[in-house]
Amino acid sequence: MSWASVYRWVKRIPRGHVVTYGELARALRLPGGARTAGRAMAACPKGVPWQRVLGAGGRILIREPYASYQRQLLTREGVEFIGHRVNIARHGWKPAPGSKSRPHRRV
DNA sequence: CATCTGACGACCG
DNA sequence: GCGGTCGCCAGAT
Repeated sequence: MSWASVYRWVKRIPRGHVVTYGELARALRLPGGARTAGRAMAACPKGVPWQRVLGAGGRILIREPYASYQRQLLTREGVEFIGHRVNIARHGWKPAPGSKSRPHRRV
């Protein structure tokens, strides 16, 4: 599995918006689901807005001290935190229709 | 080659 | 809200 497509996808996330590992995995149909997305992000190269990828429910999953850093980055981008979570309803991003992600065939 | 270990998430008590 | 289980898969030891 090449993570290149994952990073390209993450790069499309606009400033001030976020997505979850689960959504990322579903959007790209990653085998293994969200965990695979997590592994991809763990090897995230520079230039990828990794901070915009959060755990389900808008939770930050990585540990301190990175968690604080991620939160700071997001806050500076204008992402609103409510307690330890991001308001997904408000900042959640859905990939623009008509982009690279090919719709899989009907059932 | 056998095991352990995660930047996961849904579910349950 | 918190902690445990399970499915899942690639790397590291």
